[in-house]
Amino acid sequence: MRKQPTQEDVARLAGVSRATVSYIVNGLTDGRVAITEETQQRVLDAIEKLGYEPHAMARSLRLGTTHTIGLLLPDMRNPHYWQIACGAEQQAQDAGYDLLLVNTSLDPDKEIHAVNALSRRRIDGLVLLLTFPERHTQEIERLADKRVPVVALGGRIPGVDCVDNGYRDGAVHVMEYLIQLGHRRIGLIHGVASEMLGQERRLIYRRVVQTAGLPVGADYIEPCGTTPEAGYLAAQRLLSRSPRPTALMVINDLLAIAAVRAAAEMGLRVPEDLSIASFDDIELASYVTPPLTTVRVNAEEMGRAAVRLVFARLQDPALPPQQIYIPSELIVRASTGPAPVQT
Amino acid sequence: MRKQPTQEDVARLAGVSRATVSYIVNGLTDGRVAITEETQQRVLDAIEKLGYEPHAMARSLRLGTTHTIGLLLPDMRNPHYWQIACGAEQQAQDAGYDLLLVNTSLDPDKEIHAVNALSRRRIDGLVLLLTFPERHTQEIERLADKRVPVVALGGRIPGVDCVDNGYRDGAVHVMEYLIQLGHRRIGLIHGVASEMLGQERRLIYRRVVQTAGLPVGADYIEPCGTTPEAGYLAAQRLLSRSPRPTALMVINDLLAIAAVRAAAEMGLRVPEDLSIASFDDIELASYVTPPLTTVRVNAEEMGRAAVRLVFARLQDPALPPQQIYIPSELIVRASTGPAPVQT
DNA sequence: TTGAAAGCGGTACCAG
DNA sequence: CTGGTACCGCTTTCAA
Repeated sequence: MRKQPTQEDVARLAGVSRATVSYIVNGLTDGRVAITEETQQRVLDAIEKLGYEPHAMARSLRLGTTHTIGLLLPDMRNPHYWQIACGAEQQAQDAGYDLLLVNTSLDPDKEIHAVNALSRRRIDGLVLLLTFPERHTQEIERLADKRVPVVALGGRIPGVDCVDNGYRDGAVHVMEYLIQLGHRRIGLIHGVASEMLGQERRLIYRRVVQTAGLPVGADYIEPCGTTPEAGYLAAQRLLSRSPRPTALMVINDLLAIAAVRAAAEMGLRVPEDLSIASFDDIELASYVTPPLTTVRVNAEEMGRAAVRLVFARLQDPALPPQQIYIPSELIVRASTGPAPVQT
Repeated sequence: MRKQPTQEDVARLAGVSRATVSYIVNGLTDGRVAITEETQQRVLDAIEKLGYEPHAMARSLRLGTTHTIGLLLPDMRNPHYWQIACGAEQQAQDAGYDLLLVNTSLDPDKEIHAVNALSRRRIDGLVLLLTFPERHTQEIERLADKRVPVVALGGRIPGVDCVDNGYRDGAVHVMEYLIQLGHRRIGLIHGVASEMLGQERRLIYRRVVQTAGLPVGADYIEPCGTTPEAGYLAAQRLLSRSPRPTALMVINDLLAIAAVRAAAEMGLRVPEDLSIASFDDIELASYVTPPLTTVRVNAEEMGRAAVRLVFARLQDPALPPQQIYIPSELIVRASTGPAPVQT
């Protein structure tokens, strides 16, 4: 890579000092420093001619700020996370910040590696959607100790700024809705990378099942991985139970789509024979067949809110721990219906 | 943000010089420089105690290399691009490089902004999946001029390293396959951000239609945006034509899923009344109802190949322009079938 | 109105 | 074996 032109080169070509170039590049010509119109033009020409571009790292080193915030996502294969990323990026861009996106692929080692890499880069703030929060309290404390604003997404870590969502309420609504439709045997497909993630939905599932006096037992809970493939297999297992569940609550739309397929291949019609409800309301949820009943949360807003929290803390590090709540909403579509008449 | 500990702090605490700390941190203790086991331990302890982390930017500034390569993606809402990103990230990680992901949201201004931002960061290499190549020859030339390895994904820019895919062949296969099934009126849903993108598929569509003597006319070509919503509406328009097409080639799976929905809502069964074939083979393609007939290309491999090209050029800038071809494969599933008997 | 110079945090050469 | 020190490119006082 050929050496890029530096401020020095520009200064020499324009016949001025480096300081002058810096002033002009940073637009200080109006405010503090006054520079001849003519000098300014000469410098601008030189910049143009050389194709000079300021060296962001050198600048950061001097200024002590990178204008970058990091976003740690657990799984790029789930559209739900992209929506979060989109929102975060948008909010960051609006403030002139860059977003450094890191995908940890649900791998705890990569997660640690990523947090360290980001820390070494001295990013100005960090938004975390951790897969294995329990393994990372150390990291987080170290970051917090360095006064790097950290925001946790979709989870609650004590003493840390959080963006929480209404999936707990959503789970309650789903369950109540299914019960109201007459379903008694409701299964849960719990496809997550770590027991912690999405556990609130499992807990609520359990509680509602007990409260309503439905058939209990881990029998109707099917843990699995995070891919459609895993969801497909889990649905197969769950639907082979006897008596078979008449409704399924699935941890997210991605797996729900796979569950629909599993049902179809077993000769079950959705929603006539089997109701399926899930979470996220990804863009495709309303376009697949049948359109999914799902719990929507404004994922982009989650991303935006997280970044806003980072900025807020950047501005006032002494702020008490903030908490933003993004409510959820049950969207009823065609994948759910009345429980089939008992055979 | 409290000042982080520096090399200097470590050196002071360990009672050694900064140079020594640097040696140890960089693991030069075995090779060039020799350092007492004891000194080493003292320094390591100091590092631990202070929570010292090397300042990546300062390091980059000195070394002139960032160990980062940039990846410019046009649209994070299309799973296809995520697969590419996953592959690229994996390959980069394996080589100890970080991937700086930038999403341009199909917006040409953002694209320019992003290329500049990356350039200012002095990233070591760049993988571009440009939406508006025609508007960026300048940028690319500027980058190339700076000897920053640039790899173009899914397009051919003369004199630049490229990773091309088999979507041209794939389009031919799709068309031949549909014709062989007896389809004569084949529509095209061409949902792209720029006329340039995916144009190879449109051209081939035209050519095959003419060669086979099928009903011609732009009537069966429906350009639209990149969202499922846009694909849905385009399908509605296309299926309202009279005579109605009996088969649809859709630019990607995301829109194909929406097209299936549009058909369903018009009372058309897929594949009995309407065949639909598309491109990408995203993960969900085999799980939606009906499973999609689609042209698969190994997207992760595209990402990996692109990053490999960057490394190759980093190693030998004088290399002649490289070209990697990722072949495609027609995956026949249930969304296509024999043409319906004419009414 | 412009320029000289002191760092920001590391690295690596050269001397001891 | 270890330390002193000259940069990397840029910002920003302070003087001229």
